Amino acid sequence: MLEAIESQLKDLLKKAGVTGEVEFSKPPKSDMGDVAFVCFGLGKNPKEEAEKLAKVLKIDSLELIDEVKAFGPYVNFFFNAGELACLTLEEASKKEYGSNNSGKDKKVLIEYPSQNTHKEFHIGHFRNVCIGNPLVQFYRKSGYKVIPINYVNDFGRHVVKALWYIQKFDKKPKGNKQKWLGEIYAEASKHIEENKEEVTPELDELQTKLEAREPETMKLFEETKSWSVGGFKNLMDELDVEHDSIIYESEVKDRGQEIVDELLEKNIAEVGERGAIIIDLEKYNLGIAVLRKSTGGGLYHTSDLALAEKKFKKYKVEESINITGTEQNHYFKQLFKILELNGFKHKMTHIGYGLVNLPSGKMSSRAGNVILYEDLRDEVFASLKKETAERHADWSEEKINKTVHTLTMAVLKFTMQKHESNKIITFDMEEAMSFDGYSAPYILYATARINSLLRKGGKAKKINTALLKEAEEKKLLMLLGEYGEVVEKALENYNPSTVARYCFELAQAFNDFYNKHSILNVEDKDLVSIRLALSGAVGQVITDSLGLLTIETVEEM
RNA sequence: GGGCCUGUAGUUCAAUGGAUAGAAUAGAAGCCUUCUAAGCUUUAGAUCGAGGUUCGAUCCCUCGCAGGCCCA
Repeated sequence: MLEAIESQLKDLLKKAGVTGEVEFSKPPKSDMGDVAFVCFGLGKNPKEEAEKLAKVLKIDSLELIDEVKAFGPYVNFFFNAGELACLTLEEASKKEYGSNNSGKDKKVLIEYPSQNTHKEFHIGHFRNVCIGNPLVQFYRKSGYKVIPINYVNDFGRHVVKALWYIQKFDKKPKGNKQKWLGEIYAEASKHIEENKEEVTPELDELQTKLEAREPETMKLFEETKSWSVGGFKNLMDELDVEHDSIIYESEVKDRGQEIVDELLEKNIAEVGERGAIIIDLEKYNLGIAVLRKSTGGGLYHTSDLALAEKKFKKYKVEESINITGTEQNHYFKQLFKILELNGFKHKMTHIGYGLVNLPSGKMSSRAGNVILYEDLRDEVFASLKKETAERHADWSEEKINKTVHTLTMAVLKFTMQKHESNKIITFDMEEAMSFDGYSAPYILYATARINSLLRKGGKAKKINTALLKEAEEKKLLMLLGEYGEVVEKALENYNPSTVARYCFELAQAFNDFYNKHSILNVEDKDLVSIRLALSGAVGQVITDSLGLLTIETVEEM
């Protein structure tokens, strides 16, 4: 609800003697009113209180409220559509509509998707980006300065596996080298898993060479790493991720080892049974964290300790957020506890999102059923292109490709964003390819219709909001008024699906309006104007909210 | 064994203690000489189980059951 409206209602209630916290809700059906005041806090019998209150409220002086009615323990307000439009439309047409200032002068860092070099970029990584992108936008919309960074692990066992396999079987890259390398990694994993005993010594040997920075190994390492890095750069551009910088694991590893030494000196860490450096976190119900292998080698924690330090030193942010799969929830609880024990005072937040499973089960390189982002993209593109070409025989190849590209990105992102982020999703190719219902094309179709109307109807001239009277128009106005709260809620819960749902609801309400009432073909030209203005505002808010999901709209489809 | 997450129409998901539990999809029946039918209307269909707290529980607590993830 818009602030201007809320303050009017609060004022009204205050004059009627309602004190304390005021709670509003949305009536279940629009014929029951537009906003409900909840009377449970008022007295012993909320039903009676509601009836009493409904009689006492002085609405005559208020343009906004046509009627007040008690429904059980609620007092419901019926708004005047014209006045509602007057308050809403101008506001909603502003560019900064929906934004707030809660993050003024604050700076946060968001780390995602933090993939590994030498590995594939599959639809799980893609989900990470689809959650990280909106988060960056939510913070910005709330006035924060945001620094997106990427932390890339370029120096672990996974690298050894890929390099060993390339050397052993003399593999040569073809096509997209980043993608090829990922596929090679998957093959290598599978092969190594199946021949574990024979190949482990060879892998260990190569790891030693790599860690000792033996020239020939380093040459292959650098070359292959550059393929990943280059490919990832292109992917991040394609997905609208604007990393301020990339930190590589190899850059922070040594400092991590120093921190482990400090922890030992301070007696926070100890030497475990088999010579590894550990921290016993049983007291905090977090088990035991291993900071260094008995061989002296580092582990994830080793580097992450240094990464945390670097983030705050280098970027001077108030909070650091990182996004990974929920399977790492425990790991990050441990990490944050260790940092706390070491006197680290900065705010760290970990956001876990659920796995992307397939109808056949978990994705696994070993089982060879991983869906790569690029493959999915190409498949969706082809399917949408066929559909679009059939609908628009008169379009040029260029126009088709441009439109289909936007549609493809919208479909892919929305598929990942429509569900709550901490839930495991089952990715169903058929469902992703069906462009009906709760999907990006549904929403983009509504905006394409609006664009078409605006093209034909031209700019609205005379605005007479009093002409808006229909229930469908009111519904749209009410929804437009919710945008700011939707943005706040989405940020509060780190949940892009809140915004995704809102876009859909708005599109749904517009389609309903569009089907029941004519916008351009009515006698009264002033009514045409005001309906165009309403449509324009809806289009603008849908476009802006989709923008938060880094989804673009199309002019026509 | 311990910790965390999840359980809602046939299916995929909403609903942060409040009204008659909402959508989408699949099913059934309709709507294009009218602003884009990737659309709209109608219809049928659900809270894992047992207790507890509360005026009121899908939501909070306890104990089960089922699935997932993580840690020894």
